[in-house]
Amino acid sequence: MTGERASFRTIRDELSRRIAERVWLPGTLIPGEETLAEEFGAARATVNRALQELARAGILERRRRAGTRVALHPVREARFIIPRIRQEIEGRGSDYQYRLLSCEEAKAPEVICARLSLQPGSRLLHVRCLHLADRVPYQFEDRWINPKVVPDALQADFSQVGPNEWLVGHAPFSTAEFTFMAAAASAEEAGLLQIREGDPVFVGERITWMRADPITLAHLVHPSSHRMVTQL
Amino acid sequence: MTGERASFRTIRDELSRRIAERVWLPGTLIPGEETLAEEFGAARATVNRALQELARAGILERRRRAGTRVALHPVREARFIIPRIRQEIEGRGSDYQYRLLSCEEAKAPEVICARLSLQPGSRLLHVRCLHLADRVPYQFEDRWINPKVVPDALQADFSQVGPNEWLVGHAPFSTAEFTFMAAAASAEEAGLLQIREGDPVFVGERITWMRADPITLAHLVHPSSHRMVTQL
DNA sequence: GAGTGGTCTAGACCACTCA
DNA sequence: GAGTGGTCTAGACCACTCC
Repeated sequence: MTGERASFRTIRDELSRRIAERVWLPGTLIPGEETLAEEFGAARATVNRALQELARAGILERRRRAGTRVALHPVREARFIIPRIRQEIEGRGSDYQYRLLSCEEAKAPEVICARLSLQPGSRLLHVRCLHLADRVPYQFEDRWINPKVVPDALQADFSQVGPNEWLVGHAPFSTAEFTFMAAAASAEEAGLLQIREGDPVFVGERITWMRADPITLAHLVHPSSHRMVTQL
Repeated sequence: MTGERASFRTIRDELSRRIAERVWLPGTLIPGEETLAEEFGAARATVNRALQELARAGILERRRRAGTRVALHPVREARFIIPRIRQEIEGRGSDYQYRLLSCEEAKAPEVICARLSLQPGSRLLHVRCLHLADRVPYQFEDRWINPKVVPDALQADFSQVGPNEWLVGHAPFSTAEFTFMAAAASAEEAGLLQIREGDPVFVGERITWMRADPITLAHLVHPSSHRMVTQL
């Protein structure tokens, strides 16, 4: 016999059920931790953990003194795995291939410097490469790396290992920003992804920082067959 | 002076710093909870909470008996807020406008039934509407609602309140799936969003369930100026 | 001031897994 | 069998907020 003891999971799921089945309507003030602890025969800390999880999921709103309410406008959030391209492709049962297109230190365009909050005209490492799944172009990666933060990158050999994989092992990040958008393929992107210029592409942009220092900006372009899926 | 006492935040941030600054390299076995508790002068439960947060963030890997290691391939995940269209638009300081285009019960196309795991030919409520920001088209919403699960929807008046807002208050969901992609605008979408047919659009697709029953499928189309941003 | 949630402690037992 | 993390308890004090 397991799980008959009041655990924070049991409590969380039971409260979640009451909300889902509208026993407690949105806006309702639910009993305090002490009361619930008594009801479930558990310690207050256990009830607290259950309530905190539900609050973080956005279906409860908690305020000191005011108590805990069923969220009126549940701010639900979803998570998505930050994809590591090789795993993503191999995870779908496809073969992963990689092709380095170019790699050179260069003066970064103003747009790039601005996105990274760097002085205009900063010299960055510019890496362009292509990721393929079963020999079909899957993602075109256009990346700028800040050698001030990752000096080793200048000596790194990106001909076999992609910059993403390399960075994972050499430059941890503390903060990241992701942007997703749709765009029209440029002539270059179209050629590399084997689509037509102007065709829709799915673009992911990723900027990472170590503390306040920008590490890298990656511009990741997928053909429009790409799907980004996440569950809640 | 606040926060000098060992709190789970202090501990979490200090451990996070050690990992970020490569004091502990990926793969390293870090000290056990007991040891860390001693080091920080805290209770084991406090250290445990700090470690659990880092493990959930994907930068630590924990196994009973084996101990806690710095993740070799950090499976980092990002969260994004499931946008409520009105808040999204008003949050950017724009005025929100809403226009209902059509609302009728109809036999759903096979693709829709398949996506919802319903019998082909099921009758669903079909709602089409447009969301505008400062009078500029922001999102075209094409939604199918399952009246078997939400019978009230058939009587609902969607001329003032969008189906999303209505559903939030009337049909909680237990599971959701989100898909994001790029596509070319159809003639209808182009007309509504004031772009040209074939222009790239950013599409979000959202399916929600209550337990095993599909509630609704929403197809949300944005012009390519749209950005979906999330931070980590 | 008083009531609620937020957190910490010290101790305990359990579950899992490696040796 | 033994060592590690996972969880629970009972009690305590604190922080915030409403009155």
